[in-house]
Amino acid sequence: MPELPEVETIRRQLEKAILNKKIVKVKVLSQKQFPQNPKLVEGEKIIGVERRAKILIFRLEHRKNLIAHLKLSGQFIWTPKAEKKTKLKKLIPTIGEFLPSKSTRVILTIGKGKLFFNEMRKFGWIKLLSDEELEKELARYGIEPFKTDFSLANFEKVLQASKKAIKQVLLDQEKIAGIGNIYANESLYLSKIHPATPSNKLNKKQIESLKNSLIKVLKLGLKFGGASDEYYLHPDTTRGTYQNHFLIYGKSGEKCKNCSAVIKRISLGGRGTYFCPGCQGLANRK
DNA sequence: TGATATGTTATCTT
DNA sequence: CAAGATAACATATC
Repeated sequence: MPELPEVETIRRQLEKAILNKKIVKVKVLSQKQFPQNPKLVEGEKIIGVERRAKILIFRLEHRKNLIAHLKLSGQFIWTPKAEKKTKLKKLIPTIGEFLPSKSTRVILTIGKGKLFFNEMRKFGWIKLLSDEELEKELARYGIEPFKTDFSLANFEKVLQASKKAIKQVLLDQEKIAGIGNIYANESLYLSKIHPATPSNKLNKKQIESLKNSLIKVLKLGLKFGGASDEYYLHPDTTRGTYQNHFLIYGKSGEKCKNCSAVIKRISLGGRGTYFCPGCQGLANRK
């Protein structure tokens, strides 16, 4: 699932590909994924490629912005040439051999190339917002992990304000932005905190440790170009490799590398949650 | 085939 | 009322 490191990896690659180029044409194949009139962005130059939380922001001229959420299975694939039907160099799992594929929802012709927005499950979207609307939209999101507002004091304040399970708080985008299931599970494991621990019951030491673990796993995710566990791909169709370095996510039934206990899977807030009963056991709950 | 998984949001419940 | 719990969304996989 595209979380902060995955979206940031896409952002970095797309910036190289499309910055300062003009959107020539927009073809909408599924209106749910692009509800507005595509003509409104044709002819606009892309003057910035940014990210906030798990959202990609394409800044356009004339105070307009395209923003995109990849949700569960979104992909942005860039092909430098704008052909009617692009044959890929090799068969790519989740796409096939050609673009557009059956999950392509929007095609943006940008400069001489094409940007394909694929989203198998049709949850993701691209929408056009004015600068004012964008500002309002982004204000809903919580602390950005790599920005200065992710201080120990701010993090502590957020965690102490909720009785919910710490893992659910980490996933709450209005509290902390960009954390998804993978990075929530991995960071709690590193800090030896049980995912069901009430957020406001964490002590100062645990909060500090969790903050450091979050930064650590997000950086690790970035280093490996994100986790291509399922649908996530880079714009050039290569895969991220962070999934090969998971310590806890998806490892139920396997032995913990630290204490050899068997890793368990539970459901928290309807989300798959993995933890080590040894390292993150109830004995560690304060 | 029907249960399950997934991130977010809308809606229901306490 | 607000916080928390749950259903809904679309689709593929098992």
